Amino acid sequence: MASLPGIRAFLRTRPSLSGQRALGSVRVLLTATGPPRGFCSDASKLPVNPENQSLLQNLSRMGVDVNMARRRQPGVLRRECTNEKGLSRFLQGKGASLRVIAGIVSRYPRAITRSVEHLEQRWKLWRNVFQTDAQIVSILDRSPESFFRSSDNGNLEKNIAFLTSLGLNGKDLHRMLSTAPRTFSNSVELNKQMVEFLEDVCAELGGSNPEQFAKTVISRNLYILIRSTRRVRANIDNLRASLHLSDSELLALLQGHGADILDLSSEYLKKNFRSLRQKMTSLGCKEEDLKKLIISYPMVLYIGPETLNTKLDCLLKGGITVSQILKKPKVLDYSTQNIMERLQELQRVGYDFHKNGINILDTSRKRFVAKMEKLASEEGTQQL
DNA sequence: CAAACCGGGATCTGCCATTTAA
DNA sequence: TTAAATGGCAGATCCCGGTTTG
Repeated sequence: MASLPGIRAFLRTRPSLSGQRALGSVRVLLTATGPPRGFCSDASKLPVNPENQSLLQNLSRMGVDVNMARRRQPGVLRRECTNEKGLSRFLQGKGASLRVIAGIVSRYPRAITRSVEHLEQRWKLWRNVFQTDAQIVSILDRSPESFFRSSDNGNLEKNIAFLTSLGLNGKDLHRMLSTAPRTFSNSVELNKQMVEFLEDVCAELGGSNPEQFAKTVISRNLYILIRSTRRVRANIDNLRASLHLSDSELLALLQGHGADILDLSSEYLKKNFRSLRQKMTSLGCKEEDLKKLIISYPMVLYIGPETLNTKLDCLLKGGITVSQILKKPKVLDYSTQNIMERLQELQRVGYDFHKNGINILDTSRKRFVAKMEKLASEEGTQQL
């Protein structure tokens, strides 16, 4: 889950020192580490195919960042036969702008090796999940690799069938393909592995319906299928070990909000756990409190150490107690900024957390504002 | 009626390493 | 051997409002 708005695409351009020797780029004789034998015969074979000059020109005319393309998939630029024009026409036909197309090819050059028939077929498959071409275009713009990395349409078809067979509905599929499009270019075997892994976990924990379990976990966390089983397993094992969970506790956790944190990098999860434990201990919490906290609000482990500590300190400084936080950990959902603003406003009107609890911090802005207005007017009438 | 509970929605690529195919 | 295909990884929350409860 979650990541920041991805505007890091077109950055990062490094010179790449291949500026001028485009033509007949012979990169023989690089190694000082003397090749043992076959020096001559190897050297004679080394002149690799040069880059295809007319292709380069086409790409430039399309507005493609050739340097970027070269850096990413150099081999594509050496191909004799490519389909950049067909691709461009095809995507234009789907409503993609020239700018978008250029971006796509710059970031995933191999796109130009797909035939129009192939593209049409693949598009049709994607349209099984999306209602409009525009939606697909926006995803290609975001993540060209997801669409183009695999050339295996049969596999894509099988994936859709497989995911549907899990009981995921159209809405799930739609959300999955738009938020984690890579899932669909995974090999079905890989996806199956993950599903089987989840089923096994369920069975091991004494669950009675492994299929249902896998489906629940996946639809709760659509990123699961683009993670490795190794990572998910590590997270599950860690959770169990560090919280001393029984089988049934763990099973319940995973089927509930625990699923949300399964896709985290396992080192990160561990780090966050350590930091959280340290912080809570320093605040006088017992292991039992920690366990309850995580079980009732697993997303607490999603928050990085710094953010979390700042947030906690902020709440404590605002006159809220640890036990109140433990009872209502959802207040940690909100940004530190937001929490600070609210605490200030509440302080101004002399809001009593001991008397009223801290639920007021866990509401939408709209409701919070309404509440504040009401408090203000009540105060006014009382003073009259 | 307000307060509390609870679930859902946005969002997630771009790179590198390894294996497989030609 | 190169290029294609595929797997894996790091990165690191916040907010809203419908429904139930008291």
